[in-house]
Amino acid sequence: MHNMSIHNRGCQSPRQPNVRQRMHAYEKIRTEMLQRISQQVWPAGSSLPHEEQLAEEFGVARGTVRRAMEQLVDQGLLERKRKAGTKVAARNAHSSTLTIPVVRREVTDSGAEYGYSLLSARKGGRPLDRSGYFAGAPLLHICCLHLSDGRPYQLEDRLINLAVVPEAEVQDFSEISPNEWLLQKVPYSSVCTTLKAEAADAKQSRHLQIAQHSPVFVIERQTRLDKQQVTLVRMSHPAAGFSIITQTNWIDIPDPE
Amino acid sequence: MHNMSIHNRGCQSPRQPNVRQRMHAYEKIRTEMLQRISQQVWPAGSSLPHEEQLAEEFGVARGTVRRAMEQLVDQGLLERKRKAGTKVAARNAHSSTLTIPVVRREVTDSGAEYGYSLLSARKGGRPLDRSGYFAGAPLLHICCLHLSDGRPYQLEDRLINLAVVPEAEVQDFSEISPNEWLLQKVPYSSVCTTLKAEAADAKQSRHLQIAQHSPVFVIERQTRLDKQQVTLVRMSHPAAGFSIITQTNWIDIPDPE
DNA sequence: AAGTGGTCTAGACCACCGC
DNA sequence: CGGTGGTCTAGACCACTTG
Repeated sequence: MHNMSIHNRGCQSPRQPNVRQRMHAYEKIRTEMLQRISQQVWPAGSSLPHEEQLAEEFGVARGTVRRAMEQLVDQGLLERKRKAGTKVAARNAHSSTLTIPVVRREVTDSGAEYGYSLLSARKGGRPLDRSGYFAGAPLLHICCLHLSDGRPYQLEDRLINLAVVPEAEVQDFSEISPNEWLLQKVPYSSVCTTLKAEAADAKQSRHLQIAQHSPVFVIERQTRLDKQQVTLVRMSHPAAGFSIITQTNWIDIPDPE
Repeated sequence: MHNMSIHNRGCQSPRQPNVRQRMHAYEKIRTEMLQRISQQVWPAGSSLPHEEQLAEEFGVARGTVRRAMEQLVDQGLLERKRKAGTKVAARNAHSSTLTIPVVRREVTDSGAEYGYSLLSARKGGRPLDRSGYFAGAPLLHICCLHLSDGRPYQLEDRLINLAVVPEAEVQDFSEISPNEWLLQKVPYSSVCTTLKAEAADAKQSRHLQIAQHSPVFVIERQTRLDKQQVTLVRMSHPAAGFSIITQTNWIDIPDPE
């Protein structure tokens, strides 16, 4: 019922066919409210009854109707203010949850065979194309390639802050990718992700085996712990055959009886 | 390169500088637990104390500690099972919330002046490059261009199902874009968004004023209401100067005193 | 079977903010 | 000021699932 990426991250309601799952009160209420919004019984901008009124209507405690409403607020469908009450929000954006899994999983989940190859690892790299990020910290610069069924899938170009992650210096990245190693080993408190399209430069075209200037899909990610940069990575995919898909279902699909 | 959509998650409290905001019990507890996870007091894979134990430790009711934990579960940092207890999740993905606002807002929020121009609107278009979607429903096919400070910003290529949205047939789209009109007028129950990079075709290069085959960032979106397709849209941006940014802050930044 | 998380209640009190 | 949503409690009962 929540937003999910297609790749993994199972929706928490795995439905058994022919099994009517018990629906909790707050789920029933949330679904009912969702329907009233969709069918414009409560049109955009209109006010809803108070919590107490709804609690009485649905025959539950106030806390239960609150729980249903909270989720709708999180989805951006309702707006609440203390004295003003609850209104149906005017939509001015599409929101969904983006999930970018470990590359290996991404590949294997698609049914392909995963391959990995370390291209280079050396100390003392400079921040890729920006400056000031790592404030003179000792850096490890790693380049590696992820393969799907033997074909280049993703080029990973990464800087690791050895002041924060000293273990990285002695870690052997010829078998495990820094992508996977870091995600599991190193904690972080803040992540900034950038998605963009670019024309392939020489390095990208060579390793991804595509024509120069052909489009690549780039995911850049900065990871911080407290106020220190942990790592900065650029992941480039050949545009052909790569996309990110997110799906959002506001309303649960009822089982065909 | 100013265009972007930003969204953060996990730190929904806008802080006033120099104003120590009252922190609720569940916020304090959530922050404390976040710190223990970040600092590996509770390392990945380890088990946490039971709810009752934590409630006692923090001096609150069980429901309050539950509320804090629920948010951490939503963020994918904790995993809970009934008899097994609560464990720190092994991270195998980066999640964040992606927000794609109405184009006009996206442009004006970046400080630029918004412009709009309708290119074509005609009945009876066919599904863009796929088939079977609209099942023979009457369609309206609209092309339009969004401008930022007079420069082409986004090409919008859209099909609208007139069986679901009959008002669209008589709506004048020369002043308001279908993007904006639909989002505010028409309810939907399910959205599927695809992000990808492509090489510009003739139409894209002409309207976006970029060289053919140069990279474009494409956002495709299918919107359904119940089981009917409402609209299918392809939004193409010149890759240079367009990106999508998401930021996730697990831990609130404490105010400098 | 027992222990854990999950739901729900009934009520108290608080804090914000529109009237 | 008063009404609304927001927080918190203490406790009951349920349902899952693992040891």
